[in-house]
Amino acid sequence: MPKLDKYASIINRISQRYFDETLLEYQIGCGQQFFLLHIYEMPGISQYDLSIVGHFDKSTTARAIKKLLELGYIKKEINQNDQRINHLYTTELGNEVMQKVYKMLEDWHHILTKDLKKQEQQMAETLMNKLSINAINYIKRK
Amino acid sequence: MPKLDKYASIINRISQRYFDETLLEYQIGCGQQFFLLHIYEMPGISQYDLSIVGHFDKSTTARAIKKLLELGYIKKEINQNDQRINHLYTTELGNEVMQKVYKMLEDWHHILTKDLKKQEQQMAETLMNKLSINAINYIKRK
DNA sequence: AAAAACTAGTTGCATATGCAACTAGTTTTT
DNA sequence: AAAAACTAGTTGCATATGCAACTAGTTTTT
Repeated sequence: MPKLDKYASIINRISQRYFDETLLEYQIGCGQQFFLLHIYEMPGISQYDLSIVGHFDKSTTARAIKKLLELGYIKKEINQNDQRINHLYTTELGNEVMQKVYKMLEDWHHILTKDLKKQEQQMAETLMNKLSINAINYIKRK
Repeated sequence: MPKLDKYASIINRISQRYFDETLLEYQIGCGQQFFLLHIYEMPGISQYDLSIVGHFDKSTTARAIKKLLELGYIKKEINQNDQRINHLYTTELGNEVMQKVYKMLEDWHHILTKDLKKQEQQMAETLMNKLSINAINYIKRK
């Protein structure tokens, strides 16, 4: 019996634990990591677009952003032409934390792909991307 | 940049939503599905062993079992030689629900692997299994 | 045999997450 | 221009999950 979803569950849950543990000293949890990273890489992105990019509910995004703001890792600027939109940017402090986040993601990738050949890693990446897209398309179509 | 954990997160979250939606009429959520399945396939299994098999914290298992008991889908028998252990079994009602669970898992697998060749599905299965094992070994080693 | 160590399960607490309903802007219809 | 529709973000509520501390049995040490 296929167990793709089961594996996704295990990989996801254990990844979250690793992230939580590693980020503990910065007071952020696994839930904020994705958002900080994307704000860093796409300065000025809105909460709405973050939700789209990460396939998160906008309430999930809202709460992660709130926490990152409180910790002073990001700042927001309200769009002057459309006051509904927040543009988000990392602060200096946030940029520093991001370096640790990059290292964490790299380390975790090594742990996860231990004993896999380069080509297998690439294949895992490609296949899991396809599975994600299928899942996303299914949900969207509803 | 590799995104294996990101894909696992997406696949997992969307799978959960699919399971929640499909199982709504049986009043169980995505969190109980795994446990009902394994009790069905391994009659008499204990909560502790379920936790091990699924890599869940035993408190997570405890809560899922509690709900399945309340719904009358499983029953428990205390081990006569060791009163700490619950042996779990599905009820008739639980067996009926399991047929729906099997169908759901099959349907979801088809959705997830849409447009993938048999061989690619097999490869995804193998690679994700390896990633899971690496994650599990890492956590264990601590 | 009593004490110490261990084991299966429970409970309190915290975080991550999604859905539904809502608010305050903005854009499109009429 | 007013009403209707839409959009970005917020909030209340619910579930899934893990950790730490605990309880009640069981096994191992001394």
